[in-house]
Amino acid sequence: MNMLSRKAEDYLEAIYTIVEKKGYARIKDIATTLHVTPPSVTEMVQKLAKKNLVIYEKYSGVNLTDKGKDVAQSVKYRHDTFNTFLEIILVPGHIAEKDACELEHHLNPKTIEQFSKFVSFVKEAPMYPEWLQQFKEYCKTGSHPNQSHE
Amino acid sequence: MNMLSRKAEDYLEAIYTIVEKKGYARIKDIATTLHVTPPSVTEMVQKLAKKNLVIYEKYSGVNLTDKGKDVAQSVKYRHDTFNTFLEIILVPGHIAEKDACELEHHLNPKTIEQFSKFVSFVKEAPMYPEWLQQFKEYCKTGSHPNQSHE
DNA sequence: ATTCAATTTTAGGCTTCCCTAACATTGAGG
DNA sequence: CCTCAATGTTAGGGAAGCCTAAAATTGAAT
Repeated sequence: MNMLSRKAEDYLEAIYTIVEKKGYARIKDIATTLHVTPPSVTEMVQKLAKKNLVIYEKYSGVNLTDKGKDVAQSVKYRHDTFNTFLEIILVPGHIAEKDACELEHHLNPKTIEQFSKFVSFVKEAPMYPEWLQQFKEYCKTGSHPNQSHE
Repeated sequence: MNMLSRKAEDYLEAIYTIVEKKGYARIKDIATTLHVTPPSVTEMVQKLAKKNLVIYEKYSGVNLTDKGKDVAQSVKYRHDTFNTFLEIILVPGHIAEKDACELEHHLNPKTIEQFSKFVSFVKEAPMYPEWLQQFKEYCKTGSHPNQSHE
């Protein structure tokens, strides 16, 4: 019932990603992914298990419940949205990846929706948007290129 | 020398804003602004004083040092950038204001720079960008308007 | 000058998340 | 089957940031 903490979401997302990739998640995998020590993972996983977000048995792997998977997927969706968005505004890939993690927490759903719409707007555009090309120019030169706009 | 925590930045920004408005900041003002209790403020202010970010004397007001003001201004700059940005992508004002607070922490300087450039790109455009009008349409209708783009 | 209400500080405690050190379990190779 | 290295867990503790309750200070009104 309680609001999930930002960190709890991070753990769920990490577990989801790891399970997708190799079929199961070990404590060590999670620790490596999140750059924390194994005891920290054990502790959080036990908390998540109490909330029915993961299935956990001592000394064996960790898996998401359906409920946990739902949360993880929605976190991941936000993450991907922000990652794509940051690349659209020309943030270098390795920075975008890290900062998407920062962006994916605690924003109002309406805000996330608008980011998401913006991303779709750009990606679904019938052709590569001219204004985006102009933005690139603007980033380089610091001023608007010749607006042969009409 | 240490990295300032996100919360420390919030306090500095709040103090800055309050001092701008009424010339001095009382513990109670800060508490009200940040929705915490006075003891929490006292505690943080004492920490900030140790780091030479604020000038603090018991039972009297709080003020920023030059160093503290520098930090506060840069936090505020980021805040304003994000606030404007969110309004550009059509997040309602009251939500934008809150979420700008979320966005202003721990993003890579390069990311912030790109947000900032994007905001400038839009605001300095010689006329109201057509694509932005199209984005509005897209938000309403869910599909790209007639691309009479040429 | 005194009192009293508002403000501030101190004391003590809680939660979250992290750590290290020590102990327990597992499972693969011999 | 046994051993030992890898992995996982428990125990104990720490930093940050918040809280409530109680004590201290301030200053305005009498």
